[in-house]
Amino acid sequence: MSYNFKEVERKWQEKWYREGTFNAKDDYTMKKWYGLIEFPYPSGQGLHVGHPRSYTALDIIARKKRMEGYNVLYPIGFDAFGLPAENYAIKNHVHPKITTENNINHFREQLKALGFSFDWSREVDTTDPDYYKWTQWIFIQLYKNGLAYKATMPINFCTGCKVGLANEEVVNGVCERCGSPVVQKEKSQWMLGITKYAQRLIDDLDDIDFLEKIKIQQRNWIGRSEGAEVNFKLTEGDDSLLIYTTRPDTIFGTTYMVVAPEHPLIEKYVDKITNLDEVKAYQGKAALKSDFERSEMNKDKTGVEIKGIKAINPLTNEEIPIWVSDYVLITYGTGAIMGVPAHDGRDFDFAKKFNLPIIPVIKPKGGEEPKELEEVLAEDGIAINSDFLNGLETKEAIQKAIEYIEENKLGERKVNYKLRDWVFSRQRYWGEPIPMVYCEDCGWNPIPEEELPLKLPEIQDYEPSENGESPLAKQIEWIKTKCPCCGKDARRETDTMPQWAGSSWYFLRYMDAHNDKELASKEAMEYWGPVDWYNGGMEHTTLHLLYSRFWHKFLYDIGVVPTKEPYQKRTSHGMILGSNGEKMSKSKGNVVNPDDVIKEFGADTFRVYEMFMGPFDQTAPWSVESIRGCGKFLDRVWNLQDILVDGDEYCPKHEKMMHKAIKKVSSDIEEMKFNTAVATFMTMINEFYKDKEINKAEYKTFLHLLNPFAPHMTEELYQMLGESKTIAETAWPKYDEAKTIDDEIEIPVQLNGKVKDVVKVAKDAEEAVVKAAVVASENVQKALEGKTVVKEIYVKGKIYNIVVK
RNA sequence: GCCGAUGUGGCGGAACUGGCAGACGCACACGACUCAAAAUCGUGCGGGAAACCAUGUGGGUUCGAGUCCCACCAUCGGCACCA
Repeated sequence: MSYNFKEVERKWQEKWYREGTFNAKDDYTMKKWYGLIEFPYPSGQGLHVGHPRSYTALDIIARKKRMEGYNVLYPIGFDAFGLPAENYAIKNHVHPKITTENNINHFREQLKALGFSFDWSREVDTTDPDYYKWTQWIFIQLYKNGLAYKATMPINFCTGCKVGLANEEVVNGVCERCGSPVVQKEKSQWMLGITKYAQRLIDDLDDIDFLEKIKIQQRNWIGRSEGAEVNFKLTEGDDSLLIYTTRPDTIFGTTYMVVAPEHPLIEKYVDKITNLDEVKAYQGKAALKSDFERSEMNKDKTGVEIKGIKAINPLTNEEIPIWVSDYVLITYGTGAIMGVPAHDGRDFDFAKKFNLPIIPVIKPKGGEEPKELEEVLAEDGIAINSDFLNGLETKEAIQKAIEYIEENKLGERKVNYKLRDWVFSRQRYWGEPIPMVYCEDCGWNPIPEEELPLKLPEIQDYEPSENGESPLAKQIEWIKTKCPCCGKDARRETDTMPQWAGSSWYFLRYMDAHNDKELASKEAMEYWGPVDWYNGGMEHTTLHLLYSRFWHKFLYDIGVVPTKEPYQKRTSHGMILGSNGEKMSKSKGNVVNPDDVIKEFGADTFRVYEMFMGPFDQTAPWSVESIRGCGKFLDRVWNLQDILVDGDEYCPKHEKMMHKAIKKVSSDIEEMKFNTAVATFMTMINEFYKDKEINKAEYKTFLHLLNPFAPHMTEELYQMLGESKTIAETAWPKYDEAKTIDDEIEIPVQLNGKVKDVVKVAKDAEEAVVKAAVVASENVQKALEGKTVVKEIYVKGKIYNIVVK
């Protein structure tokens, strides 16, 4: 009998979908497990082979948890607002709603064809008004609590298309579509005050089980630093220049100041600046660059001295020049710094380039005061050339400097975060309308909550407006409304939300997906929350993952959700690359279509291959040959029927292997070491074929263990054994620890760390017994000839090492 | 540049807490079956005649290092409007 995967897979998929086999139960007395994968953006290209890697992994865990008696929620949905659908609409004049619907239908079929145990009854779609009603509701709560505000922020503006562009659409400073230069244009935008949560977003990481590298990356992104804000008086006017520094101990080494090109100082002192043309020209050039380009170091430092005005070092009272340079970012600290070239790499490069003085104010511990500085001294040491700080170690010097600054009212202690507030406005059509109204008299106000959802109007023209406004700005009728406060004529906000909005709370909706009174009921959130295990890509660590933690904390503060954190555990998968080791892309021609793989090899083979291809958390290149190998493995599983014999218990020669395998596969799944779990299956069937025998008890256990990986074939085989229940309805196999331990162990015998022989001893043999075996070894004796034994080391059960001369 | 990872046979990779480097699979070679091929099954498979040499490079710690420490090189992910 041969294995017809097409028929078998369709049969089980239809049964699962029809019967809702894997739907979560509403029985809130059961122990629960909530597994979450990042819901896909339904792109026109269809599913990527990368999606099933994450989905299969959590599917395996979800299936195992169900067999262990958990009420499992493993939901799916679509993050369907976004730029590509809109750009496609502009190009092809098809409404994004239509393409989105088509794409979702395609995705749904592809996901079903892979046999994931999703609860399809809870599917969500972020573009559905019944869904985004609550996204808008959350925004209004943010606004009411002072966390949404308007601010003027720069956007990328294409001088050719006259539209705002996403960073991704800007390539080397020009528009991706028309090639015209892109400039930074000031625009009034909605902002969300995530920085108010910076400290809590750091602190609460201690209570959750995220991979350490994820925690580190989030902490670094939030970028807490302790230092001081210090005022430097100016030679003109009464103003002073406020800078932020983490190293107030180095103020004596300040030889110049730098302000960011956007710093208000320049505008304020236009009259005093003697080289204004030069400064303005520099500002213009800087406006063309993104922050990223500016901080790229392979480019030379650039800058212009602002002439006609100087700063005064508050500790030395010396006058020092003020420069403008784009290596200082307006978005961090105060947008101005003190230049200490001796002890900061960037300042050092800048000073070298423009021949500014370099004064060392720290010497290495136990070292000499450096004469001519050829390189930056960034390490801590002992303060020198610093008056009252001299002789202090860096740590103490920082504290003393801050104390001095505060006592003399020169500035104050300050904690800073690199994290910036979240720019929440997009000048785009295909997003959630921001439910705000502007009235001449009352200013901005949210629309009444009873009016939610504020539906996105159906339009024909998705082209952005000439002035960079959203396409909605052209919908005169839609914009016109009444002020929710005074009832006078008012206008709607025309910007929409970023795609991050819908994905910041979707896991809550799954808990109670059809609730039309609340985003989810209290009971549902208390039972299901927090998500027990969330897997996704490392690329989402600092944006989506942080944004959704922020929203959740806010919802916790206003009493909507019962937990401080949305996700108890977070892991991540590696990317799948093309067979040439490069990222899959149309232009490189190395894209693999999942449909083709399923057609040729079947879903089970696809799933097993993606789990076997390499360590789950690391990138792995695609290989057609290796898939074939996994197909061969499943054929061999199918053909085990040929050597099947009766037996209600494991036969003695396989007993140890069975218990070890249950233990190994169970722990490998929990640790996401799927590749070694599959290797265990392969080793097992090699053993069965070598013995030309597998009994029924062994086969049943084997099918159970393999079921989460290859659910269709294993269910079919289980049914063919005459079982009345399915594997999904029966319990995960158990093992006996005592039966996983070998009676006899092998001890390698080394000479100076090099293995010379291996001796076999009983599992708890005393050292004397092992030594006797070592002495009896011919290989060891031969190697010992003419050498003197210095020492013998025996590590119980591990190794026997003889040190010789 | 900054932050985070990764580097082991021809290839993907395995190796618990510092204890036999190369499990498992692919590719390849040979053999069986076949008129033949495919499929399948079996055997071999880091280099070297051997002593030994081998886990990106150079140092170090240790009885013993792929694993720990220091310095370096290369590759990948993110850098806030792609998601």
